[in-house]
Amino acid sequence: MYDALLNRLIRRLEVDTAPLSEQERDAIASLPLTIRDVAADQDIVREGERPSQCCVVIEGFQCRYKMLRDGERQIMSFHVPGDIPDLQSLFLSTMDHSLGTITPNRVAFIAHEPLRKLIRQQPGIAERLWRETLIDASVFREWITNVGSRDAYTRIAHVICEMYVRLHAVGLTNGTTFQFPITQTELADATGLSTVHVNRSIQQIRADGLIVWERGVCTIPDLKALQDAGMFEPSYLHMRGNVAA
Amino acid sequence: MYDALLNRLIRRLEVDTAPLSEQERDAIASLPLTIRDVAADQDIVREGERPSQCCVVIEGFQCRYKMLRDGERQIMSFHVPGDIPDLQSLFLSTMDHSLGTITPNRVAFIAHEPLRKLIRQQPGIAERLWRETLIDASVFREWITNVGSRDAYTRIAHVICEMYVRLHAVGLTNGTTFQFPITQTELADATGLSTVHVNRSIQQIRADGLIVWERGVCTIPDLKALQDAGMFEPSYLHMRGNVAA
DNA sequence: CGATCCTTTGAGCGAACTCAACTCGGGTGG
DNA sequence: CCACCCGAGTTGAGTTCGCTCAAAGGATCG
Repeated sequence: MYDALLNRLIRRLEVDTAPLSEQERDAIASLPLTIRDVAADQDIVREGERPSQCCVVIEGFQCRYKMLRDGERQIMSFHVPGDIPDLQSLFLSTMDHSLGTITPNRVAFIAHEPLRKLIRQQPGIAERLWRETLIDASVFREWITNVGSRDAYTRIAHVICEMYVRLHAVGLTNGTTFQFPITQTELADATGLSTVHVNRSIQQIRADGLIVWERGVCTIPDLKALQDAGMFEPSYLHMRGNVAA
Repeated sequence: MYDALLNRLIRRLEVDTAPLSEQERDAIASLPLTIRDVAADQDIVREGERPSQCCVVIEGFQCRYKMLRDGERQIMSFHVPGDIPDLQSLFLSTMDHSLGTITPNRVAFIAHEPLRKLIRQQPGIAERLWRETLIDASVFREWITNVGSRDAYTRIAHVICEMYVRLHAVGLTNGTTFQFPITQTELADATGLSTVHVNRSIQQIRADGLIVWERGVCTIPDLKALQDAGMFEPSYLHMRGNVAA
């Protein structure tokens, strides 16, 4: 199995818990994978489908979303390398939302069959994967709070903080600078705001010196200040010991 | 083990999957339980705590919520009999939110220790419990959509539809009438609206003949109409075959 | 039969929305 | 290689949905 991916997966599954045993690592390493490149703005899996595989992000950004009757799109999460965004399909056979790429992606597919076998044989891995889905759920809860209780400015600052911390955790930051190839329209769909209002709010955040964000690259001059502005507390990410200072 | 509770739990774990084996049922039945009555408006477990047990709702309503710095409360889900609202604490040691009662409750506590042992011995049960937490996550996603993309009227109608369907699934409806002991303030905290606006929206929904809701009892004269008004599609509840018509 | 919580109503205000147009940068095809 | 085109970002102006503040009715419960 693809080495960098394997290491990233193992590192991820060990966050805030005991290290995996040799046997467990081997079991993961021997999972059959299909690596594939996917262009930007493509669906990996769509609402209503019954996928027979899970997807691990190797490179690129993805998002989960639902399309509403009125044509509106609600993005419910962004996904970055190391994430397994449709792990829930292992036990919820029909997708209740879609998963799509934002940028060009490299992804690894793992078929449900061998994965089910793996978790039966290695309950320790099952529990860590379960834990991953529980962290997903925790992030969803935080997003409910975000769209339900915070104003536009705070809401956007919060999402940026989250993305920074998650990217940092997988080594995709350089100081407080990181690739952030999300359009303002996507950010609007994620925060439940109009693009116009997102634009004006971002300008305000920029004017306050909290971010520099141009052409898909974002820098946070003062992380503490941005976290305050976004009412951001990383505990909901359950990355203890692995959170950016 | 408390018979009614046991049957409810078993029925719940069998929704949309194969029946449990005799052995699995016995394993569940032999779990040590502590039954307790809890008054209304009490916390079962608080953000920041590290619980050593899970809670099964036997009677009453609960909600998960977060308190924000500014004193605002965001409710992220309601819970009804049969739910295990803090199951995630089995693998996420620190609570990222609080769980409290809305009405007086009867609850059963199951200590983490025997539960962990059970799921190691009975992977089939582990997977069904995992599935429960995945459905939770699905509901959270729907709530992100609800607060992010729908106007007040639709949002409230949607929550009422969800509660109806979930209560129906556990046999707590009588036709389309059900106990719905949520205050408008709680509904406001759940939908990210002000109580005043919730009140006016409810009056509108009432005036449109979609609900009759007085003194904690709600009737839905025309379920289809309310579902349309709330843009409600029950698929996200993953109750196939068990959904109210 | 108060006390208290919940619901309801009125009035003014403001955050976020819609619609519309303009700019800018990068890609592409003639 | 340049002109065009298209998507993303930006700006302006007017509108609206939902908010705040305040106070008055109901219901429920010691």
